[in-house]
Amino acid sequence: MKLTQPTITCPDCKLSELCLPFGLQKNEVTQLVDIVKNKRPLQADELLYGQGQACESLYAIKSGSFRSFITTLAGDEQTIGFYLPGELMGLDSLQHGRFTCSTVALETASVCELPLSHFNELCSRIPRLQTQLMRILGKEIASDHDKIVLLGHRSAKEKMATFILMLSLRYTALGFSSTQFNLSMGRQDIANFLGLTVETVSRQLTYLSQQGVITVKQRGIQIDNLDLLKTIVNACPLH
Amino acid sequence: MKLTQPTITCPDCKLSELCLPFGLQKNEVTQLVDIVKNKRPLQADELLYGQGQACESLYAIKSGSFRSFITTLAGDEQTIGFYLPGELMGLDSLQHGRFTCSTVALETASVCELPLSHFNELCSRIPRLQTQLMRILGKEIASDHDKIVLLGHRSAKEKMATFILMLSLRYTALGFSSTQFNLSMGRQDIANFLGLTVETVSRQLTYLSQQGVITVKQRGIQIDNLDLLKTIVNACPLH
DNA sequence: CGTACAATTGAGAATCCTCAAGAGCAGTGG
DNA sequence: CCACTGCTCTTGAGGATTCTCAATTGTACG
Repeated sequence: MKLTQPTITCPDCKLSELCLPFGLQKNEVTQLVDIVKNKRPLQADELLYGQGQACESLYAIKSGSFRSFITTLAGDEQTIGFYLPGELMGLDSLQHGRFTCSTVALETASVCELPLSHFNELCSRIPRLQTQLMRILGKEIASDHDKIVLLGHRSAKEKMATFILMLSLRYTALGFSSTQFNLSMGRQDIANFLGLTVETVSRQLTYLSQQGVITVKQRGIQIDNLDLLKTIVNACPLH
Repeated sequence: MKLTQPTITCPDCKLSELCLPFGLQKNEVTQLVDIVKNKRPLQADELLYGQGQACESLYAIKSGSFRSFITTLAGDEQTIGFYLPGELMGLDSLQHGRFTCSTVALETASVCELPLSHFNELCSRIPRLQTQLMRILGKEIASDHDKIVLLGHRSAKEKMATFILMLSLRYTALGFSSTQFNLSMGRQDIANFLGLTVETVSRQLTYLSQQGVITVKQRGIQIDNLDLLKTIVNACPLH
């Protein structure tokens, strides 16, 4: 059953403090709202945009979550990252105007579409928006660096613990519980992202459960001993 | 012996097509030159900026090369990447105004310093400069994604081959030979970057030599069979 | 020429992967 | 209501790659 809900725009959106409108004045937000196109919601596994496509718009997440990945010449996929509400997707295309990765919805999700033609024009007219975009770009780069640290020379145990801790921190920033959340991605996606196999991910989750660090029920994760989790991570930068 | 050389500025710089001045008009380049501070050259192992420092400036490389790395809580380093002439360093600081990584010179090097206060002001006055900065930011993000692909679930052989191929492509873009170049970083730096140990890096180089793919003489690399190298890589996106 | 450091090479050990089978859960249809 | 199918996730055993430890060679620099 699907209800037709009133469309939420930036001034009413709880995510606006984490998203593009942050730091803007009221009339500036209004101008931003004017260029936002509201796409129909996406279903699980639905493609938002594909690697190689010309980029017409950037996308901000209103609800749900996404996975972005690169398909290599050999045909296999490498997951680049997961996106949560309030985050901006498509920034990798700013170089050449083409998406360098594909992005799919992990669950039912909705996004705000920002047509680049209008958005660029607006940025040049509103310095505060330009500044905020810069901050977001800097965050994207810093976050990619964290991923490089995560993937470089860490044990499966460290990777798994870091993955859970990072998600916990991101959910906390969104106002959700920091100790209990549901994974929107499957084990295979986690494994691919961390450069491991599904079996190893599963074993590490079991291991963390046995240590009393977390409780795992399918995709539900509960953190029982945050200090111990942080001790296992330890080697992570997490700015 | 050190000669005092005339300072090269953007209009005379061979790198300008790869750097910030790309796409700017003559008078705009002049304005950019006006805000560039020429730092004294750095020596090998000299720190350009440190993780956590407040970012006052961005830096473009005139000559030489750099290594940037993150120091984790546990105290160990993870190399994030290597920078070559024409590239812009410090972009990760745009989020909070603090560098999230440290950057050191790998050899004698010189940089153009761009004080952020002046640079931001100039960007808002010159739309073409703003656009070019965006392109560079997009490139940085896309390149970080390539690094994530490189580190995720690839064999030591693939990592090593990809590393050499990527460097070759970057040197080619700079106008240098694509088949013969000198590594400015040591084996330890390569190993740390690729998430391997020095021994494994050494063994993979030996292996690639035995296959007739490359010739290694200390830090000198010569590519003897580019097709075979690409076959070994294969799984790399390399946009 | 000798010292210090970087790089290579070898042997054994540990982690993670591969292959294989089984368990848990959701959806379908009789 | 329950078996049946398909999927994801878990668990086990053996094997391969990479790491660790150790020794040797090679190169740069005083």
